[in-house]
Amino acid sequence: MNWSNKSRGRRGYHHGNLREALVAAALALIGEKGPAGFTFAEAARRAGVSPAAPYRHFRDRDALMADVAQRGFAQFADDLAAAWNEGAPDPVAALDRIGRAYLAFAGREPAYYVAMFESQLPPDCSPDLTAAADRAFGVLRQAAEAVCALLPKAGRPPASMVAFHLWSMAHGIASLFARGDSGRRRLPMPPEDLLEAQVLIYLDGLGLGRG
Amino acid sequence: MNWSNKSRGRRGYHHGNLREALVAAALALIGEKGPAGFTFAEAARRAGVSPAAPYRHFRDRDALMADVAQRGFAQFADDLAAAWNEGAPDPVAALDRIGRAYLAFAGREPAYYVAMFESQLPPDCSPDLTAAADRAFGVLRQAAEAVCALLPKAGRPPASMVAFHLWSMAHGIASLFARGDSGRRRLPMPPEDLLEAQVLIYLDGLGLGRG
DNA sequence: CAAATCATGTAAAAGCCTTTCACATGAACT
DNA sequence: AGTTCATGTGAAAGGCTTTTACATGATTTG
Repeated sequence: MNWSNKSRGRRGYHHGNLREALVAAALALIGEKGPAGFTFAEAARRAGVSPAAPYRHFRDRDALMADVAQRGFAQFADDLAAAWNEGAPDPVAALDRIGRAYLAFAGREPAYYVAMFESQLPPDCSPDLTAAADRAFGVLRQAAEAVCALLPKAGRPPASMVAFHLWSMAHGIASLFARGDSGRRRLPMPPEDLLEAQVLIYLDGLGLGRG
Repeated sequence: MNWSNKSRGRRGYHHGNLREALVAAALALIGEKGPAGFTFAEAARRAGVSPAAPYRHFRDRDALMADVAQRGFAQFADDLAAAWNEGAPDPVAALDRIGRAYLAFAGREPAYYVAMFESQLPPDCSPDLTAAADRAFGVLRQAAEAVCALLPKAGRPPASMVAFHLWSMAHGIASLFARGDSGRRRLPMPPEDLLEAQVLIYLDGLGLGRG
């Protein structure tokens, strides 16, 4: 194939890369005006095509939103996996990095975060979306397992439960306080510190003494 | 004043109670189709008035949404305060009730919950909304203070931080797992149990032995 | 290379939503 | 009874979504 026309933007009747351009426009619009402020028509306008063109690439507006959410989860999973870094040098330190990466993502990519968690898409919207979300959660689950493995086998809590706890703590803080857009509510401390303290207290409660 | 015409519904040209009818319709629509599925026009239709009528009671669609959110926070605050019940018989038991009340509200009133936390309204949208939200948070803060008071004064964590932690745990689970509408993601246990376990571990970490 | 085919974009149109404006209707007050 | 004010109506402008028939160009094929 000859991609020369695709790499240099529009060359004539055909856009050349409309799908990507629409995703980028959607992301920008969601970031600027929230998920409700994103419209198919304006994404098309920004890409320089007619309002009907997007329908060649996405079934409808929600399908584009789902695609954005899926890409968000994919990048999110990458970020979390990089932060985890195989749990080195130790699971607790790596978990702390995951928490920071979680909030950093929500702060840096509010558009993705909103599309992923607050766009009111049906949870089983597309298999790809589900897979991407599962991969992201898988990192938390992995971290939970490593942390649980530090505990004495007797009375060790189920790793899946710990994973859900970690997820809800991070998501709770991200959703309430750390969304980059407007930041929901004011906090007397950085959200990263709030989450770190919370996780440390929680780990203490699990039986992992501090340090 | 004579309210006979207001108590018995529409009597002619004037609706008699349009404001309340619009709020009720908005709540029903949000519950049925999510916050994006609610339209001013359909709320008017359900109330039996023209599409322009709502503008006599709300500046625009967002103003109605904010009103719904405010009522939601008011009822939410009442629920939480009732669950707290002055911290009787002891703060930990009362805190557990708050957690259940929190999730019960999110499950029972997904429309309110979504309007309150996911409708993308500017946080300082209206002073009444802010006041209602502050009152709800106040209950958590009160509970956090009572719990902290059980700890030895040395090394006692700031009650405000504990309050934020409690809020983020409850909101995280409610947002991810306990929203009545579609329930976001599946969970291998009831969200109430997940939250209770999380809070108990956290309190343990604070230094409050179980029981 | 020329013709057929396929993917991708356009124009136009129907239908719905939001919001505004001038006007109608009734209720409350004087 | 007459005025005034709050509340609802109808119509209209403008935007978004989605569909349909048609246009254009790239790709494939003989």
